[in-house]
Amino acid sequence: MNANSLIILDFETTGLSPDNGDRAIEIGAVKLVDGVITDRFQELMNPGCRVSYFIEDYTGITNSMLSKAAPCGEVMARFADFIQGQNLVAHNASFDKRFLDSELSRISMDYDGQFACSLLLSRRLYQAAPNHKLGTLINYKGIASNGSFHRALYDSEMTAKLWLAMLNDIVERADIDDVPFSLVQKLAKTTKANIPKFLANCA
DNA sequence: TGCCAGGCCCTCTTTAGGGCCTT
Repeated sequence: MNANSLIILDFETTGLSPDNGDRAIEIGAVKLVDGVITDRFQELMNPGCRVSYFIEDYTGITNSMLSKAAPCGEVMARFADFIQGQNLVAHNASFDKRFLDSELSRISMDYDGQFACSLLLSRRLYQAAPNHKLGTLINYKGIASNGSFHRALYDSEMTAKLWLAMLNDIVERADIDDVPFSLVQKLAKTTKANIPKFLANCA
């Protein structure tokens, strides 16, 4: 596993639950190496069924666009290669992990990285934020945005910028030089009340 | 036809319920 790099990913899907038959329709991801975006991945994928008007409206991804896209299996096979050997980050990672697991299991492929969740981390670091939606947190941290949320690559890029802002805040609050992935995972499991103590003991 | 998620987290909790997040 590469300790200096990770992948921030985001799925657009036909709905909320692969267990209910929902499928991925777009995957977007960026690769962060030492805090810099060095690579990107973005592809629409054809789920083999029509998406609802709600999803067309929510994402801007239309049935017409998906009819010209490669099948999910082809795209996900390329994406599996892209994330090989990398740890993974997503905003509300439990959601994206379910779709990643579901789509890769359909093509008998797997991945070897571990997930961290920017939502869980932000709930601990930014307890004064109005809420912890991705768009709100981007505004809260003063990160530049053109508001094009709900597309996979854009959301993954915004999540990457939020992630870097959070790592920077951890560095400052804990008075440490860098933030190992394992430390982020521990922080996300620490109760909110114990965060100050946890950060004070990092140095 | 009618139904439709899951994990985290808080609290008026733990023999439970409901809001927050993701599409």
